[in-house]
Amino acid sequence: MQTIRGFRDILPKHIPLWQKVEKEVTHLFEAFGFKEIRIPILEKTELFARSIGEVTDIVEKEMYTFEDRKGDKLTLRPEATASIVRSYIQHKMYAIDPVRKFYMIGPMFRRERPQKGRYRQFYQIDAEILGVESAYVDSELIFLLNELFKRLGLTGLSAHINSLGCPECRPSFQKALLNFIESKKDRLCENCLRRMDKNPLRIIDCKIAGCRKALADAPATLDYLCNDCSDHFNIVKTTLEKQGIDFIVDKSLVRGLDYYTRTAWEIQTTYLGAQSAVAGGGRYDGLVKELGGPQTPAIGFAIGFDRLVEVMEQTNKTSEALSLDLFIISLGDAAMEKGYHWSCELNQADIRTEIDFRGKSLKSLMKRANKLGAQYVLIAGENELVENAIVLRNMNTKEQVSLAIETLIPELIKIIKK
RNA sequence: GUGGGUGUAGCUCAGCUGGUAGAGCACUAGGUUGUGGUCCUGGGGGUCGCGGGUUCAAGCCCCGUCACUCACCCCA
Repeated sequence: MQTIRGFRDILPKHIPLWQKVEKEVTHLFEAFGFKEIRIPILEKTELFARSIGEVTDIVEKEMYTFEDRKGDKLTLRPEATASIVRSYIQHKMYAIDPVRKFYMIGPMFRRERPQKGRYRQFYQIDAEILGVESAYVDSELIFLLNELFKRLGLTGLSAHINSLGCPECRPSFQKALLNFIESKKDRLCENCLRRMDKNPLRIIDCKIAGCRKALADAPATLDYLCNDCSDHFNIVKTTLEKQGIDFIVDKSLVRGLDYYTRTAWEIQTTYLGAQSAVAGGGRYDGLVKELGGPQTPAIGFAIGFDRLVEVMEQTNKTSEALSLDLFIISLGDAAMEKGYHWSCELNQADIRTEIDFRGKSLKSLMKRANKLGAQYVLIAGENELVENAIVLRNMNTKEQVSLAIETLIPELIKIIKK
């Protein structure tokens, strides 16, 4: 038996980094005014089809979709935004407070071919701001990402930003793009030709050398922005500049989900080969209305948790040294029973204590204490019990002292907590 | 979904032109009767991913399959 393809166990030795990230995220995001929201893993297929877009790769070929016993079409969530927006509308949150900031951490599912930094069950850290149209929240989110990565000690990251325009300016852009592509038709790959009527925006994101060359001076969304979009983008840029955040304006950055408008960005790393995006986000001013809510501007991003951890594992090599406050060695049945109670009491007092019940020799238990990184070792054998003098050994200094049973626990607490 | 690479002990790998498996690390037990991290000695562990085929004989050859991996693709 083994895990299914693209799914994996995250073993205890990797957990410290995951927890470190989770801690930093909750701390920082709360400071920025975000509230945690928890949403279902399963939703109606329709939700994702309508929000992400019928003709996107995610919806067309990557979702885990099935019918339940009653024949309802359900899908394992491939991303979080759609569900958060659904929740926002369902609970009429806009009526309570027009501005809402949410974050969540959890697994997403996409049936793609597994690769480094790409799993079929992967985790995302997601943040959304609903109800604010101002460009300041665009830069605020990028600033937030930058701050988080800084705190986590990440280096070698670059922020790529672009503006995708809005329903006002997109038609003229699409027209110009199609005209241009038409003229280069003979130099494009089959994929791009297929994209022409499905999702022409994606063509400028093609990685094939021939296409890139042919499209080197293709029209960019940036050149066709309406005044509002242009102003919006300028504020984002100048704000980031004033904050000293480096970014690259990337005209070819296109998001794979149809709901995006205006600002879009990606944080890329060089550590993960082809899976270079550790975080991505963008504005989606039309989605809330599209899903049945009132017209509500919104913006959000998602961080690839798995990728983030992988980059951290390569970047900061600091391995968390495992440690234990006290290891109890009990020799003989009587001592074992005593040791059991001591161990529980010390654990209650928040002292990391372990005891070995396997009845091993003193030598092998000393080895184990050493392996577990024990600061102190308590040695209790027949002699110690009879003489009422339990031995406490400091593993670093090798000093040993004797302690009386009656005052053992408070004494230990005093010594260890020092 | 497409293409390339890999799959031998828990881990990293070796195994020559086919003759039924090895190292280091890890684990474990000892090194005189109850004291660790170094050192020495011994020990346990492998249906050689799985299933077929060729052969007197396959870890080594062939086919299939599964998994991992890299790239395409896509995205976080």
